[in-house]
Amino acid sequence: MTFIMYFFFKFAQIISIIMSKCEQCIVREFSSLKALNKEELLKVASCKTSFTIKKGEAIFDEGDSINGIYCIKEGVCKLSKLSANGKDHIVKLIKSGELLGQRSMISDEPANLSAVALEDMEVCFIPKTEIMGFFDKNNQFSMSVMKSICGDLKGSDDHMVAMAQKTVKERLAQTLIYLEDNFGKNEDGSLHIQLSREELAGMIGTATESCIRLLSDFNKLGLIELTGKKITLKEINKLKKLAE
Amino acid sequence: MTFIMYFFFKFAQIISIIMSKCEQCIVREFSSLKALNKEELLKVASCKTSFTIKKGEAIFDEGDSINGIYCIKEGVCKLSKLSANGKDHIVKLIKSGELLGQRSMISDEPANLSAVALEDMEVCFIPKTEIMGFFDKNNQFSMSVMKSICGDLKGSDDHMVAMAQKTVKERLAQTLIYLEDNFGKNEDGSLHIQLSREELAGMIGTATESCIRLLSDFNKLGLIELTGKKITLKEINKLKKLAE
DNA sequence: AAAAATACATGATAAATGTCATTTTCTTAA
DNA sequence: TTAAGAAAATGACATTTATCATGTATTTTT
Repeated sequence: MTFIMYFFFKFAQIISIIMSKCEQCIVREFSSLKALNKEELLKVASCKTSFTIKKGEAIFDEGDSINGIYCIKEGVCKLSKLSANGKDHIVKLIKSGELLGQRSMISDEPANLSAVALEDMEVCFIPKTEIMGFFDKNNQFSMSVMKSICGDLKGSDDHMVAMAQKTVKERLAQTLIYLEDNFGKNEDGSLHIQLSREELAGMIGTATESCIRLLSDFNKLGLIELTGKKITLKEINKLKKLAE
Repeated sequence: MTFIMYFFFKFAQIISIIMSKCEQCIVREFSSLKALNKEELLKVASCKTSFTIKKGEAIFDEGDSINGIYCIKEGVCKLSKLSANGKDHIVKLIKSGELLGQRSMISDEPANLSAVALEDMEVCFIPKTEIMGFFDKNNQFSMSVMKSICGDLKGSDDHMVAMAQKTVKERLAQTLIYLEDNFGKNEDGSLHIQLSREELAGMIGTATESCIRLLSDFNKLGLIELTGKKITLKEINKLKKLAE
């Protein structure tokens, strides 16, 4: 009996995701999709596919051909690239409201980065043909996408300079602040985003052990507090100074 | 008398640059401007301004407001960003045929990077209003600009991972190969682009002394040859292996 | 051409970071 | 619930890289 109930519930859930209307999706307001009019949104709703991604699963991998863009409805994922030395470097984190895959779609190239869920996610996929149509007809949309990519480019250039010129300690401090600013904290004050030490190391571009050691130093200095996997920023101003 | 001749010559030169027609400019074929039709090119020609930049001079500085895009007709410049520690990090080199300032113009933000000539240059400036008009009417042009920025973004992400994950030695080897591949060599086989050791260090993100030391090592290993300021790559395959 | 300034080079040393080994703690699956 | 596995933490040490000092070569200015 509970078995049947379970399937009924699951089925209803899936249907509700598939049927969800883009015009009513709050998340749309946060991306270039806000430039689409009602009619266009109806078109999107009718051709999009929606799905859930579990923590740890990939939305796409480096090298995959992506024939459209993903709109993140819920959850956070990492965009990473495997480097020659076998380490996974996290280039960026993406949260709900943001789009994924524009670069690859526009360049008509395989994905340059992998996208892997850091939490359970809800994601919609909009096929390329649809988007290309909007590029043709809706100039505001094109401009918005362009601006968003330009923002990514600026972010990437800045990030690159930070990687090249800052010490590991500075980068760690900077990253911790970035995580709190952009992904918030839990009720207990700890960072909402849960990254493993290895992932955090992959974000600041250092060895896992170095990352752990520095976290430990920050902890001893009272800048942060470590409780199991959880990290709580205690002295934000001092961290900011450390990050320069 | 030679005085008068000089001014006459200089004047003729300036006029020739100002009057030059974009439709006949070979360089246009290498950028998004190739997507413009004859009529549009005539419009560009009539509103553009042309000028020369001497080696070491800036086209624009980090923080400047740029109200248009620059088309590089001749010469190479560096795009760099001042980091917190006071070092100038070279993000990218730009050569003739490429455009400059799109990011800033599209985002409607001050320049994120400084552009400084590495050689004497000839540059044309096309005002924003004109470009925005093309965005509205010529979809191929918009797409081309978008693709070019997407290419920059990919390059920047890749560069960032290299900065974060590779050693200084690997980065130096990689950069030397990049310089030869993209900017060619002189008749004597030495790299055409002349960077000071400080600039090269700023490109790979290291201290000038470290850069000099590694060049010296490469020299002793026979991978390169140093003749005064000139650098000649001798063992490209070994360098490629070093770069991983 | 000489003097001054700048760029290049190198040694000595310190500091930062990576690697390997080991222990401890936490998580997961049987 | 326990055993096995994974993640985190720490120590010892090697390697890389930065910094400071100083000398040499090269360019620029006078």
